[in-house]
Amino acid sequence: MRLATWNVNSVRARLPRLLEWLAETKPDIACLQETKCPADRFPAAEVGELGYAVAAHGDGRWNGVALLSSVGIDEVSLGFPGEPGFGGELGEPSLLDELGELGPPRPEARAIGATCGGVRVWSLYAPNGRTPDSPHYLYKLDWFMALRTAIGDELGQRRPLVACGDFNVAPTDADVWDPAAFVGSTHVTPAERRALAELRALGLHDVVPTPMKGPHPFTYWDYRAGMFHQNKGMRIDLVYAGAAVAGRVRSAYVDREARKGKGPSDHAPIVVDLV
DNA sequence: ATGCCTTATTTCATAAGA
Repeated sequence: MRLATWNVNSVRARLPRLLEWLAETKPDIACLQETKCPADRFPAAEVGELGYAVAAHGDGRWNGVALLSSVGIDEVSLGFPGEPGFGGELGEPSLLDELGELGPPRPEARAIGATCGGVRVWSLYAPNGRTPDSPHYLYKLDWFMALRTAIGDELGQRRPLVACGDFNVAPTDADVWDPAAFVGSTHVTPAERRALAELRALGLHDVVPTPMKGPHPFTYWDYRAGMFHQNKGMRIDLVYAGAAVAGRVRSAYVDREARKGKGPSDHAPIVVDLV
């Protein structure tokens, strides 16, 4: 079984590239992030022609996650139990607060789970955090804490599970092109790395993909200043597999070919082959 | 070579990304 994860940076803008890539790579399950469209605008018919069932979760202009599967897609969860939203007591007043309709902030579309081919699969898009002194950073850490609880509950049910996506954290200094360039930035702080470590402590294994070029399995390169062409990237897209799935991993690679050419996403897909 | 930012939207400007 072939599993993939890809931050597509708008599924509608990326549709030609996505369809081409699906037809060529033929993953059985694909986790997509940053679809940037509501579920009812997801190009389900186009993807469906390639044999995929779709589960999509979107909330408009930003965020958005989806799962494509040719091996079944059941028990779909839009978000996870206890998932926080941005706003309220953690940060700036939410829009609803400004309207005088106080209440807990609504979660953003950052997580979708489903059972596909006997595996509980999550497509995740962690909050960016912006800067370490931003309320968005506290929200990011809070989101990871809630994710740990939700994933822990599912692992406790002894389900084969894999959590894939854009975690917006580089696990180690080797996972950024120049650690000195990230001093004072999000994505590399001890607290963010601790959040990943706490996920791994649940029994999740970091399935590190093979880079197709160079020593680092980067998955993201900024669009600006020729960063991709200088291989100045980051490894922030991750595949965290429970023991049952990790034991089935035959190989994994970063498909940097998908980052080339006309109209690419700024992220490359990770492709994992399971026995 | 792979090529110097891109996306959606309240669009001729802005916010966000990381």
